[in-house]
Amino acid sequence: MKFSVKSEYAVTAVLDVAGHADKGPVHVKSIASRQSIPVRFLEQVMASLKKAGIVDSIRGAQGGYVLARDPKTINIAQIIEAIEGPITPVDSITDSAEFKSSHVNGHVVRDVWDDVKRAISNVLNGVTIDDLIRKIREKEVSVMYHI
Amino acid sequence: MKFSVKSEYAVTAVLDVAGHADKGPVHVKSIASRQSIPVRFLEQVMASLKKAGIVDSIRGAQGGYVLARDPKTINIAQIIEAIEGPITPVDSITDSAEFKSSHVNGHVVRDVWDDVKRAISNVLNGVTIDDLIRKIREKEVSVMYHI
DNA sequence: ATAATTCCCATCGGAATAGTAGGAATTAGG
DNA sequence: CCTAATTCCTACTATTCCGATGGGAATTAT
Repeated sequence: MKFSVKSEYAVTAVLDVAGHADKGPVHVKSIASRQSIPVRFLEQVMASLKKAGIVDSIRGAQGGYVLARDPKTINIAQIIEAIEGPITPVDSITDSAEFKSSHVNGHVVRDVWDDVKRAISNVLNGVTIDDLIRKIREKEVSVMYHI
Repeated sequence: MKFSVKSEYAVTAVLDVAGHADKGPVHVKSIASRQSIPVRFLEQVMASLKKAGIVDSIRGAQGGYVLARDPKTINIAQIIEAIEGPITPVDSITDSAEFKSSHVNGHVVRDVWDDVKRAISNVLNGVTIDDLIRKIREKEVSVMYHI
């Protein structure tokens, strides 16, 4: 029951891009070094994010990545689904046709998975990139005062 | 983001054992055939369930498995954790010590995973084997009327 | 003794994960 | 127009996990 690290990289990367939006397109290399992610691997992550319409790319020298949309409209569920595909708690054996029709208890089990799925989706859909950026800024400020 | 089918087998098996509690110990073979689970594979599942104290085994001829506790005290979270270990949405890179201390945004990301974990746990802890058995009985009755 | 069962350990093929690699395409800046 | 910086595309690889199978030992009712 895990998301892959790719998902974590993806969220982190989007956050990084969002956090540096002012200074023009952000290149993979700088994201990678700031967030300690293997460059070539991050490239692939960014490609997925682009395909999903979460970031836009600018090619060539001085190119890089930019958020494709308002951070308020990008939530974590979208990012994770861009990387891992649809969120389904199990590849249920109970999805097979015969099974569905016959086994009563297969059905109640699947209902549980559905509840889990809904719970996860609720959390992930409820958190936007904008939310996280704000939280980060708050923390940064409190760290500054701390120093 | 998936539970393994092993988890599904496990829940189904426990349900099966619970549903046949009256007729003495239930053997793996009969669970397997009723629920269409590979016998040898189910053996392993049952072993994990036993180790977790969810079922008890009776060895030898006419042996089999029995619930170790009241179905009201067995919830789905326990079963899944018996099979997959603790529920953690990601093996977070942000768990490494240096990362924790430095990266502010690693922290907010981990907070999201924590929320997800809590949401999943809430659902899974809230459903007992007894709950599911009742639901199954209800459905069976309504099916009977239907015929 | 025998047959039925759980138990233990090893193995296996295939898929997914995490990452590496090479080089083509694009573009800003000189 | 050349060059350096960048994304893009495609393939490869090593390791781990998943679902499953197999052999045979230990236990026990009959």
